[in-house]
Amino acid sequence: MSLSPEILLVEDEPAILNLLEFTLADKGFGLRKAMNALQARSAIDAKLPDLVILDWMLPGESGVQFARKLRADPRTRALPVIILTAKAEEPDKVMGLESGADDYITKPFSPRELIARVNALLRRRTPELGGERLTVGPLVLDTARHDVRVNDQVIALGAAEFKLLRFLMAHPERVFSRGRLLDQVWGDHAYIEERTVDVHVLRLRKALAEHNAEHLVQTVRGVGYRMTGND
Amino acid sequence: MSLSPEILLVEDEPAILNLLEFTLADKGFGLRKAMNALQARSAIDAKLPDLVILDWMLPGESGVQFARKLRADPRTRALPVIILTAKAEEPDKVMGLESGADDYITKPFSPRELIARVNALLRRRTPELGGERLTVGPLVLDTARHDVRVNDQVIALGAAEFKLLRFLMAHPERVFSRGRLLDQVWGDHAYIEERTVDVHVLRLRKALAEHNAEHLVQTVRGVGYRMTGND
DNA sequence: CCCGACGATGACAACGAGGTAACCGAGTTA
DNA sequence: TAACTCGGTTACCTCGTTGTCATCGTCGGG
Repeated sequence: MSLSPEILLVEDEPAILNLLEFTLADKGFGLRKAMNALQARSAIDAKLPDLVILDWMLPGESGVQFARKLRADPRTRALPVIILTAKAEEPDKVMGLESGADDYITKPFSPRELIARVNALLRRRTPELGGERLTVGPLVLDTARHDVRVNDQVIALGAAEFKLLRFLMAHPERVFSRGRLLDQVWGDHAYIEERTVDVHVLRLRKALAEHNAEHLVQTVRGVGYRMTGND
Repeated sequence: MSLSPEILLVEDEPAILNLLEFTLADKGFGLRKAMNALQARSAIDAKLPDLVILDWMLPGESGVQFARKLRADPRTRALPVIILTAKAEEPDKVMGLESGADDYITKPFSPRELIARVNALLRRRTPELGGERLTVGPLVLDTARHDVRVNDQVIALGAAEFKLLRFLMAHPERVFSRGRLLDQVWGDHAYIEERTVDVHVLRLRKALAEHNAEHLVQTVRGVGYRMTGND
């Protein structure tokens, strides 16, 4: 995938599809197309793309439903999804992680924005998927199984906590501000309060505490949070 | 964003302008205003803002034309631009292809959305916290981890002491007056007593003393303070 | 050796950052 | 449909940090 990542476009309006194609092909991405959820499904079954751009409104099964199904299937769980929403549709619903999407773009969009988000997402994913398995101190996160263990015991985590932990484990020994974490973990389109990060850190710590590993997530007052393997 | 980023608002409708102003000023942003492209141009020529919010429809030169010109000029190429559009205003394609904006907000917009997008854009622009490492004598300051060590032992410091130490370590063997330290460490708009520097030096020394490193911060009577690696 | 200026120090009150619990709304499951 | 889960928001509270001041100590020149 280092050369020409493959993107699956799921879009029923030919005009938009053309615009997407034109913009992305120009940047050297490999493209595949589907006009609805059914076609998309079989395209994915045939071969896993590196990223999916999905229209929110589709004939038949909606984009959101489809995205959720992708999240439910272990094979496609880690597949990055960008959702395309028309107008200012329902920004609230798409926001956060509820829709299962990693990012979204509102139509009308600019080519620059599209490219930027696609690249950001591919970049964001890559280092974390690197070895399929991240280890920090006693923690072992298996991206394939989508679980975290300490002493072979699985730690129960919500999706948000999991993503947060995965990001922190992918960049240990580094401080991240709440804002940076929002960008990297939630995606920079999520209108989320910075204080919400605190709450998720709290929940993450609670979960870790049950396995005496809460000290791995540290607070750096006035700056942000950090994951450490040592001290 | 430690210090009040400056935003240029380009909007001809007073009502919208007021709303923007009210919303952003409340969050502590520095604001400048322009009613049309001409005013905006001279405002930008005078001093580069950190971000521009630009109405799509403007009297005279349109927002998009203006945005394009900003992209063309090397000085303003990297300037983040958010375009304000009324909901059904324009066909997708024109918008997508012609403007070089970084983000869009459709009117009517929520204050939260506005703030979130502005913050996201400003955040994205600031570079990742560098992974540099400063060493002076036995002291090692790691900016990525955001901590200081001597013999691999972490030194507990408040945020102010940390910044002070970082500055001194970045310029070892040099004397700085209290005034200069206030400018460099606290920022030149802080209404802080010069004597306060003494107190922070004291606290810094106390923290260093626990690791027998207090001699690294020296007083130069009548002048200021200095950090040294030798002696 | 003494005095005056400058720096060190300890005390303190105000503030702000972060931890935490409770709440709400949406989605999922039984 | 009701119970439950999960994510995000909010309000409250606590504690550490911070800037200031008054006082004490000390250096250095006359």
